[in-house]
Amino acid sequence: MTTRYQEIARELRDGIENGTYAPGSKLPAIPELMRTYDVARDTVRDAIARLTHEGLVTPRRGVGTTVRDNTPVALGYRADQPAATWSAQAGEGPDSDRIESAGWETPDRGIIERLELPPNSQVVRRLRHQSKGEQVAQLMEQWLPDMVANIIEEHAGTDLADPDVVPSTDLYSLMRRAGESPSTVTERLSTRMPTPDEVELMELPAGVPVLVTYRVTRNDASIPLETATFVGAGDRMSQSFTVNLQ
Amino acid sequence: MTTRYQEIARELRDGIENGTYAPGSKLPAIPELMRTYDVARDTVRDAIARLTHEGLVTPRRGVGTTVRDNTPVALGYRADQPAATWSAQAGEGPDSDRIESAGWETPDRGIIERLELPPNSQVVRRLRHQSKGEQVAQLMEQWLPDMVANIIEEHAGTDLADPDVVPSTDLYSLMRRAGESPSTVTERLSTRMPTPDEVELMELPAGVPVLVTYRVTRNDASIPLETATFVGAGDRMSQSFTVNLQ
DNA sequence: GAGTGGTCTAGACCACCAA
DNA sequence: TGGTGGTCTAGACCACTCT
Repeated sequence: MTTRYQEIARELRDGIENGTYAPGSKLPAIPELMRTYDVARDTVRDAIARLTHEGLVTPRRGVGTTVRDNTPVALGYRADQPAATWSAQAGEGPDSDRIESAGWETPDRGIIERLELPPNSQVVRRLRHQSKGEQVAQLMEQWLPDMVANIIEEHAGTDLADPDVVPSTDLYSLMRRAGESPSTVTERLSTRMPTPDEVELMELPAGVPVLVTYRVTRNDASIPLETATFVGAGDRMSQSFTVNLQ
Repeated sequence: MTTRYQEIARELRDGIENGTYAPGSKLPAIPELMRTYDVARDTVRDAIARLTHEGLVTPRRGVGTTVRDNTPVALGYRADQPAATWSAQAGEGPDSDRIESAGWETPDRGIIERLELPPNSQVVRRLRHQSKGEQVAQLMEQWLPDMVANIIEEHAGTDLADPDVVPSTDLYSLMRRAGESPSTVTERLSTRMPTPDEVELMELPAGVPVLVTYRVTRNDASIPLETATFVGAGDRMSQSFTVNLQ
């Protein structure tokens, strides 16, 4: 059952996402939305409250409801000494890791930039759901340049674009066997409120944010071999890093 | 101006925090709260909506409003190879780092555990506000065992318990000069909705979660030298880690 | 002053759950 | 079946911002 205010929220959200309401611009005023949708004031306010808690808009008295710009400013962690070690945590992984889909795609600009590929390149995209217990705790979306996917198929015989193929070993080992050894991994962690899709997939209660991780794996020549986006449920996820100082 | 529903939300929140409403138990039903506070139904619902978006309670039709248990399950990152490098990001630090307070304290159990100290130990606690531009982007709370603070004062002449003392160099250099070299740093990152205090301090818009980092620094013998908690505004923060694989 | 969103009311009907 | 929260109305008054 989809209710009136949810419908209004959805239409406004679509308008924000497709650019009808650009960041910095304003939504129509409450009285206007009341006329447009022929509903009472509180119904409109419920819709706007929903968008507000999703982090999309900021209503201000006497001004209007402004569409937010959600580009976070980086504020990196400062290490005193760079040389360090990163250790895997034992017994903390997901207890189920399901490949939801896999195949060839022409990715959007963001992925092209992360992989430093020319426009319209083909890549392998893999979508995974990692669960802890009954619930999905983390969504993983992964992209590999065609060159990398192809040499892995040639040298290791694993077709990563086939969702039914379960790799015999982890991706980094496959890369090494194919002669493209991963050398550095960069991860950037941030947080935000979940999208309605993520709420549904991970069964997120209201008011639970997600932990978002962007990863880029590179070889010796600093050429990207893989990139991935992790979206983890904030109420059942944390990530840890251990660093050895010299 | 504090409104009626904010007042009700505050009283209920206090009840949750002081244990009157334990995790798993239920808040009084809406009709009862209407009688208790002599307000209309929607006023009570506004109060509950607020707690909901703060991640404290989960209302369910036909059941009641349940107090949530907010202990996240760990799901650590799995590295394929442990040995790695962690590089500082250039030009990404805060442009202002103010020591808000500093002094000796008897910390709560959580800090005692993180520092592996006997109960009732004295520690130096330092509170910092790190800003990016006009706004506070991250709160940092730091604790040092008395042993560590004392030897730093002896060997480096820096009294870390004095809020007006600006250290001549970074903490890890001071530790090395005092003969207690930091050897490993472990960080655990998670996310949640901000508390009302954090909303005020960092001027957080509604619907913005915070990125929480727990850090423990240890020496060669794996004895904790320092621990810190970072709370970063989710709309203006991210943290990055770079790892060199062997 | 005109327009914006914020709070609150009194009442209604609905969807869901447990006994 | 009775109690729970979820949605919605029509109207009122208030606080705030802009011009």
